[in-house]
Amino acid sequence: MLTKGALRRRLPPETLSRLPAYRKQLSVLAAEGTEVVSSKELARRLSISDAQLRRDLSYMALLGRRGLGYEVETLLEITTRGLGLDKTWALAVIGGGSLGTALARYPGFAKSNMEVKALFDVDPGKIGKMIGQVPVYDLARFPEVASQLGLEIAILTVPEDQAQRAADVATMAGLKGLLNFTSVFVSVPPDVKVRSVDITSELQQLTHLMRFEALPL
Amino acid sequence: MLTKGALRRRLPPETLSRLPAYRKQLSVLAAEGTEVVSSKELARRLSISDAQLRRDLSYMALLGRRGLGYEVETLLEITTRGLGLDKTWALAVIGGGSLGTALARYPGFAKSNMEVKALFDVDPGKIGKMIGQVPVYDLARFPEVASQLGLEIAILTVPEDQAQRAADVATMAGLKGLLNFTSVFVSVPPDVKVRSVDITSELQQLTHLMRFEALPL
DNA sequence: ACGTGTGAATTAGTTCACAGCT
DNA sequence: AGCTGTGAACTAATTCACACGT
Repeated sequence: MLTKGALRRRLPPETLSRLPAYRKQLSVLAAEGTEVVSSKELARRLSISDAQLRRDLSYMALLGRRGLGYEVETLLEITTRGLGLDKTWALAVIGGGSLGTALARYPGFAKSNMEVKALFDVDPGKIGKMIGQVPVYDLARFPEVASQLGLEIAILTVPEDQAQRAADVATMAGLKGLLNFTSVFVSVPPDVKVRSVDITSELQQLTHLMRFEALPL
Repeated sequence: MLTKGALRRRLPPETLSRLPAYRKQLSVLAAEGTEVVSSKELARRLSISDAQLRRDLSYMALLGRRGLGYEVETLLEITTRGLGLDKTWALAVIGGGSLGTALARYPGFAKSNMEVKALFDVDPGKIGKMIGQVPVYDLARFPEVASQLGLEIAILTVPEDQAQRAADVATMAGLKGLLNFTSVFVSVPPDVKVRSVDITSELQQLTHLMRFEALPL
């Protein structure tokens, strides 16, 4: 029985993609005052199978008690640590268009222990202003500001033809994580992790499903 | 040899998730004036293997010519139709917060043959105004406006506790597709398709990778 | 009896490697 | 020779089903 140790292996990608939902549901259970939950009940709330949930949890450690279930508090801690959320992460938004502005104001980051500390743009009309609580800096000052504020993750919301340049600026300044909202592929050194959110791609997949989901197989 | 027929089967989900990138790269090739491309060259530009690309394309039809390659124009047509983009889709944004506002102004939709026709909110201070080219309506008028404007897809950018209600309003009005930007699971009738974009979840997966990617396996 | 943790079986996705067409 | 399309092999993910601890 391992319990509560740090992760010893990385999680399979499909498991990782479900982990944020697990953590979220566990917060709900904790807020409701539930102390113990079975894989069956938690899986029901997540609309997945109990077997899948147990398999996913087993990648992290031996966490439950046979015959009883899982302790909500323990599971919440483990998933929080598994997602790296046991510290606050300092975010930068690069690109002060409407999407970048919206993200600078986005209230959802707090729950994930994330904080937007700075926004960068090249437009002199924006530099020096505040967007909500977030100061806007000249992109040319990225390296300096990044080290001052301890920036760790950059969110890219620049026009497509600026995406690679913005990624380069961020990685050159030592940031190791990018969340890319542009629909271009950015290349980065191997120790830098990128995840992409491509709104257009999601909508195109949706229109495929709307038109063809009735087909066989 | 089938060529150019409509899709006869739905695409495997993993293949579908890559299709928007294929189409995008094909547009680039077409714009460059390239008439024929090999799986090897197209795969290189997409950073995937040529075997995977050929396998994916084979789900759509027999599209290439042995010894030569694929005709760019044909492939572009097939992927466009495969994604359902051979018509313009009418979008509604529900929720006039900063994210909804940003999406109403988002210029990227045009390339995908999508157009935001209306934004809905419950705030009387916003109703009746314009956001860019997009008129803001009272959410109570959704059914009426939806049939007037022929709305087909709703983008949900409401607060979490309003997400299910917004989804209900959209599906009751006959819309068959939802793009959910909230981090709550919305349930819909089986003929309605939902895709979710969960910014928080993506960031959490990123922080996991940043912290644990160095581990074994 | 309850419910986890996990081998075994199954299903899905990817890569290999080559027959066959140009 | 060049390159597609696809069986066969392989790898990953999911589900089944049950031994075992509480």
